[in-house]
Amino acid sequence: MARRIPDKPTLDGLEARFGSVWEDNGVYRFDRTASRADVYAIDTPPPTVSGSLHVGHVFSYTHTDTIARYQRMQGKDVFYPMGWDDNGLATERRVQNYYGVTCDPSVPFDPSFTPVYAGNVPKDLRDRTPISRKNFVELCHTLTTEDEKVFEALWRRLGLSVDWSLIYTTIGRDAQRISQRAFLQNLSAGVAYPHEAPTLWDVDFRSAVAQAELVDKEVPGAYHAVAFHRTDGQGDVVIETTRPELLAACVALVAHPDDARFKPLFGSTVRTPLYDVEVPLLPHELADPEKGSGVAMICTFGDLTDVIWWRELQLPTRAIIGRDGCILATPPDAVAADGPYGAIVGKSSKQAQKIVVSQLQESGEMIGEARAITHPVKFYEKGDRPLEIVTSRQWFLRTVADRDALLRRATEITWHPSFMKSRYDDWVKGLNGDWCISRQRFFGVPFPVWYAVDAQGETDFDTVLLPDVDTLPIDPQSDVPVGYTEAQRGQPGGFIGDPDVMDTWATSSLTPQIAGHWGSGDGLWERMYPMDLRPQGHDIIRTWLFSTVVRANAKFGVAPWTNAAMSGWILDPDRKKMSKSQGNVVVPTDLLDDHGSDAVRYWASSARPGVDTTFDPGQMKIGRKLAVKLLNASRFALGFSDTEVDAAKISAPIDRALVKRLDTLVKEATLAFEGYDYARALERTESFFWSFCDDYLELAKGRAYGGEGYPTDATESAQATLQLVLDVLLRLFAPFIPFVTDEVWSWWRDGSVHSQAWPTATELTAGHGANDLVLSVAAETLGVIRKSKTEAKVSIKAPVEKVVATQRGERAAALRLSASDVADAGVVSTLTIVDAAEGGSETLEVTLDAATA
RNA sequence: GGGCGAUUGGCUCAGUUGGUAGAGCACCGCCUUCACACGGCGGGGGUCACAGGUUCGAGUCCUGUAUCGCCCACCA
Repeated sequence: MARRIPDKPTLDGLEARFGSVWEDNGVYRFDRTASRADVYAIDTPPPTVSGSLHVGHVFSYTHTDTIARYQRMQGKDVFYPMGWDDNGLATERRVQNYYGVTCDPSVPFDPSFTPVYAGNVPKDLRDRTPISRKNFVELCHTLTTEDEKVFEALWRRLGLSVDWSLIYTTIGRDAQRISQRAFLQNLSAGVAYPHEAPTLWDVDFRSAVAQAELVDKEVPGAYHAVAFHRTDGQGDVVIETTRPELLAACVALVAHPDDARFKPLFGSTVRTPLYDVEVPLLPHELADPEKGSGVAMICTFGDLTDVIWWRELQLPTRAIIGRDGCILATPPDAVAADGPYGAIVGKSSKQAQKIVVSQLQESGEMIGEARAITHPVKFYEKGDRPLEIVTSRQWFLRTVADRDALLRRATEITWHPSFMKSRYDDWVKGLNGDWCISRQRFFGVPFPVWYAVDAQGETDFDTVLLPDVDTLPIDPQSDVPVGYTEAQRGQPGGFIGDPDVMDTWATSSLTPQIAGHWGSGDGLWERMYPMDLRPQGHDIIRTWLFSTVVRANAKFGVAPWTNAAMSGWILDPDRKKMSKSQGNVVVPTDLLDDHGSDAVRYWASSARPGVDTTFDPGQMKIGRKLAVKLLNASRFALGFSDTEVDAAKISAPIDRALVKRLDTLVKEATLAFEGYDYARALERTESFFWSFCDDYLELAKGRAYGGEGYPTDATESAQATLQLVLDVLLRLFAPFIPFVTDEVWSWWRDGSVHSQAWPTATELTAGHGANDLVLSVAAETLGVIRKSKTEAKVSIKAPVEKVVATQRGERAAALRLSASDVADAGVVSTLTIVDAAEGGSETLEVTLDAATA
């Protein structure tokens, strides 16, 4: 094709232009007819649309995109979808704040409801308007749809090579159907089961939470020394507790089996202070003789250790905390309703603690004052108050019993970087309960389950009514089980729907199934599963990665992917993780405005896989510089001839030496990419490119122009080399800086650079057997000449009268092969090359022209 | 308490089987150069956290220590 090389190449407008060119030409379209062997499938992390995209997203998604582009150029049909995680609590909270509403399932649906506010809710608006569940869910859909448009625009601008026709959402019908289908299969396989058990519970959200969602927070507390009375009348046993308000829930005391102080007392009983309930003193290895007084009280339930003790020592249950976090109106059987308990009924834990402490002080059963401490307490990661443990009926997925298989799955995955595997292993080895997947929330995937209601109007949880798979997704709150009518809902002899929704990870753990249309019969699934790559942050190994492996193991008995690549975090210059709460967030669109997409991608691509990286605008400036340099160098390399020059014409020794180096570069970059080390591939390519510009271009310039004294074949050799090298370099750079490379490609080639084949050795045979020294000696010699001029404070173009190069054997020979290029580039009148004596020193004497020196 | 990383010039980082320390930024000097002033050329600057060990030779391998970060456990 005829070349169209701009006089003043520019980066301006490339993002918008190529964004639509790529879309219109379907450059990144997935070919659904490809066989599995030809497919490279990526399990893209669906970003949470209730938040905003930040620099960390730009960073890690760029990493994945470089891999996708490399694989595509290697001839793979790349399955690269995008998903939006719009399911779950995060969205509910955003909707509440954005519209100033709250979901109240008792409010009837209002078909004409329109929200008063939209993102402009007054700060002092305390009372959120209660609306029906259906209205609330509609608002969730409305807002996420808007948010998703913004996200897609940013990704397109960043140049992610995703196939946008493969979009999915985690609240969409497909995701619901697949979540429910997977659940029903897990249920029939015995992997999913309902269980009434002590469960971690957030009292504000009034929902169960999973082990993976826990965070520790340091909070102030206090040790209270409390006296229990021995039933043998031999005095008291003093325990120390941070939660005296749970005294009424006490079911035993416990000490270490080897603790001499308490050994004689094991098996005896004591009476609780205030409530006078008889409880045993028992041995258990988890009790720590060093802690407090060495003896602890077991309550149902103060913490997870209590649950272990309760289970292993087979203790009774005396629950006193309700789902709202307040003390239950009815005390446990052993505790008198009309005693001290009455004073704490309906109080929060905090309020109850104050009351109990003053009661204990009054009764004289508290020893001394409370001793203030700070200690770590478990919170739901999104919660504001400490978790309680309450007994409730929840759905679980089996994990603990599958521990060995889950560990084996991890060995089937190649981890990048490899040490990240130990985080997964540690987590799996430390599992202490099955995965609780039910949540008492609204905007999520409902459990596709109804229960029969017996003749007395009581729910019969043992009679589970399930839908037909073909009818999924269903909502048990509005859909009716087969054989019943809506009128029977909640009626004696009728049915009732399971009120819970699934944990967001119960859906996210199925991203391969959702993206791959599992169970749809459209043939996609068989072409992409198990997938090739899961890219994600290392902070969600215990959640997303783990849960995805659980689902794959349960249903398919395989690892869901062959590779897992962990990206690091972005740190601000003070080495803190960048986050909204730190107030140090940089808005990605500003970044792209300021530096351009290629420059930002360059910064991201420069970071080693899995390494936390400092946010560094300076690195983006370098990326910008690289892109501009590529434009100008390309303009130069393509400017000599309007026609394609045959690579077979590459004959000059220095040209062949350059091609040989390029061959080495291609091998290194390919090897690096095969090991998922995009950063190394970029670094090597970039390093080659700069020396190509600084040395080779200068050396070959005169010859390429076809100046006097150059034979035609020498000039053609230079022109052919420039074109070949540019052709290969554009392809090597394409995964990193897709806009500028495609711009240059469009000047002289048809199609997109992103549809081209990754370079191989077979294109670079001109370099075979070339003498590397020719290029390196020439560059060194030119360097010495330049230095002489710099020291003489003259222009780089100043003429040189003569250069006498005394070099040893091979180097002298190499220099002779590039003498005219060196003389031309250095503006040297006479270049004399002398063979140094055996063992003699090598010198370079530069004599500047008398007129300039 | 257990595990995993990191520690290299002022800053941000490379350094793949052990072979005389590298880049960019910043700094200094020079050059309006016919691809590029969003430029080019050149220069100064590091006892590779510390202490031992293996080796002819260690930034690189081994042991230990310190500091920083992350994950997990503990939570009376």
